[in-house]
Amino acid sequence: MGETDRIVLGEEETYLPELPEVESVRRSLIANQGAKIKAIELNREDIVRRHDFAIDRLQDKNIREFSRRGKYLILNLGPGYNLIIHLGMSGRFYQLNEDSDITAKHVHAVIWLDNGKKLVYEDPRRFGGLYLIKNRKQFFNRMGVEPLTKEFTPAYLHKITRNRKIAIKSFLLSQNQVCGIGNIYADESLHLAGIRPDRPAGSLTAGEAERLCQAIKKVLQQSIDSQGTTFRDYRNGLNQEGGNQSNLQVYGKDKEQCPNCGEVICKQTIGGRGTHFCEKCQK
DNA sequence: CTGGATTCCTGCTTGC
DNA sequence: TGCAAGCAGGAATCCA
Repeated sequence: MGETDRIVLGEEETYLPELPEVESVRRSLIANQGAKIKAIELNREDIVRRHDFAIDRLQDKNIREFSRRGKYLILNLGPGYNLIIHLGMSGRFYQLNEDSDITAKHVHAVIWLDNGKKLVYEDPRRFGGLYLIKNRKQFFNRMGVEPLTKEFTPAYLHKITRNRKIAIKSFLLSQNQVCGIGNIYADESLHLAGIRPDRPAGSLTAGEAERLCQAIKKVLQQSIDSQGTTFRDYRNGLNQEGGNQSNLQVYGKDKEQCPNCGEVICKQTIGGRGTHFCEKCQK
């Protein structure tokens, strides 16, 4: 990436893999379905956050399917064997030709396949990790509804927010009600819906819940269609940048004008997270 | 159960 | 110029 790429991207350049980014990684690696794991190189034992079985058991397993739940990427390796990957703040998961040199500094694991590729996991900040999971359903049993499914409806969102005092933004980030939304798409969804991020979740009317539900779906789908948001570091599994940064309305745009009304976008800390919104068109 | 605070970690930014 | 300090941020964990 050249310097010109950096200049247009703004000051707050961070890689925040959320649902659209993980989905884009998943889609970009689909061609590796059916490949067999020849070997696994683990450079840090503690990057495996949970062992339901020894990592050696993955050898000779076929990757039956790449799937996703929330922000987690799932490699289904047959009954009782799942390699689940979370990218945390700064994680990347991508394929290389098996003979390509790896120059990255924080490569914690490499999965060698029998199709001439290897899958590389790196994560400088190590907020992410690998999970060796026997029972997928159990692993995800506390995770909220997938926002892009028909289960996530305006009525459902309205129902689960009743009597909740937590800020609606924090509610969206919590993962156990609705999953896959992180800081970027929480801010973008609330802006599109015209709702202040610090409103108590329980204060949303049925109409506001409907707007928010539809905004979440639109913002996430739009990003998937653009292959995710690349501020600086994000790449999909084929080392390609996403294009959704050009669709952002408020995230990372404090002190700039709201594209909707021209008011200056403000930034406040809500629930311990940097939050961008427009005080004029979000009520 | 709920909501708030704390913790983990590195790299970038800021300030002197 | 150089170095120390500050800070961001997902989610598990702890506490009241």
